[in-house]
Amino acid sequence: MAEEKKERDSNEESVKLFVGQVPKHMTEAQLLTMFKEFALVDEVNIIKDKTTRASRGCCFVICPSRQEADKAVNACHNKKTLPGASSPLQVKYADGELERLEHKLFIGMLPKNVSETDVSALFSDYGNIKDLQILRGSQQTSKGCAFLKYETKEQALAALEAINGKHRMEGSTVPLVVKWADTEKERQARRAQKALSQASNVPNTDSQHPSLFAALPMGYVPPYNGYGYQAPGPYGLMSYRLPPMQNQPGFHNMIPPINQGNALRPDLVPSMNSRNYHVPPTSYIGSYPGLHHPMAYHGGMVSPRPLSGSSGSVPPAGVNNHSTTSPGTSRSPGGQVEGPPGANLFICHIPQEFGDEELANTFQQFGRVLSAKVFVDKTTGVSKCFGFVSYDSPEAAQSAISMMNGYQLGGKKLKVQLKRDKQNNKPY
DNA sequence: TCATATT
Repeated sequence: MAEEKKERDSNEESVKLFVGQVPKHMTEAQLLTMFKEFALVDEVNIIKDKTTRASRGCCFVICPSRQEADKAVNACHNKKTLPGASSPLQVKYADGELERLEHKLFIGMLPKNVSETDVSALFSDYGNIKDLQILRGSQQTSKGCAFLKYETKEQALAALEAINGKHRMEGSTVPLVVKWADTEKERQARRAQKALSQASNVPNTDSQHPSLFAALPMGYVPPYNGYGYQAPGPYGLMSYRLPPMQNQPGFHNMIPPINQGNALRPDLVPSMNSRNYHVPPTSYIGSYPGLHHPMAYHGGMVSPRPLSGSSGSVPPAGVNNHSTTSPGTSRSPGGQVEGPPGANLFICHIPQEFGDEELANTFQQFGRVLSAKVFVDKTTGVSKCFGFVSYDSPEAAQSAISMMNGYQLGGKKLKVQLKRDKQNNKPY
């Protein structure tokens, strides 16, 4: 740990890049060699699955300076496709990296009538101010806080240490608060926390005025650790103390159920106050002991013609059952498991409220589901209404296509087809 | 409407 700190301190200039679309079979040495053609690179770290240690198809690249990092980005981002990848390399500053390089400070407890000039006068003692912004409301009224950037981290640190909690501005009864501005991640965490506490009607301090909030009793801020992640500080405890349910898979499905009078049963959508959420998982194997050929289900379990005429409203068995995907028999914990050729399905027009679990439940009746993934918007968490289901056999996939393609689920008809092959393999 | 992933 002391070593980690030493390394970080001596490498303040270095910049970490995140690289996506890295073929899983490539080694760190190979990647290092490749990136060195374009920029100075100190290190490549492949990002691996925590449990399987397999590459997750992306890596970090450490460059000695911002200049070198930019060279790598400009030469590679969207510019080259590695053999085996389906789309070009994605090369960007890693999360928090830009913010780390900005040395941005938050200043709280400013008097309401303070001007930019007043703030500059005080803070310019510690370095050149590159950017200063006093937060104002609709009528130009100050919100009592500001953001400020210096040219170097040392200047920012000097100002922070000299002023935070120690300097009282004219017209104010309390000292200024100076801390490192929240990173994007911290803001996200706080937004999420706010949404959650509002949903459960618990009053929370987040709704208070920003400057009051920052100035709450335990105003001390731990030294910046150089990585953009702060140890749980003043509001850290609150941010991470989520009700247990919200840490469970299916959390992202806690969008308010939209009732559109469709065929979906509300109890298929996990919800915090639904007892049905706790129904014990029924595993595929447990339900059908001894049956290993997916086709075997067709006779007994599934109506042969789900799409025909008026009887089309009766869903195939399993769509409405409560079983959830059993941990023992289903997707591996981390990512997408790809089945053998011909066993992977692409599905679109999935009902908005379906998550991975509902998708798996709907398709598990045709065979062993290795993975089921509904794609969601990265930032809003809203379903994009398409996804993938992988089986362990092409036969299962075929039977799912014949039974489910065109099947009316919610407002639209499902489209179920074999997943496209990845074919575009260009050398670099 | 075809696996976007942050040790």
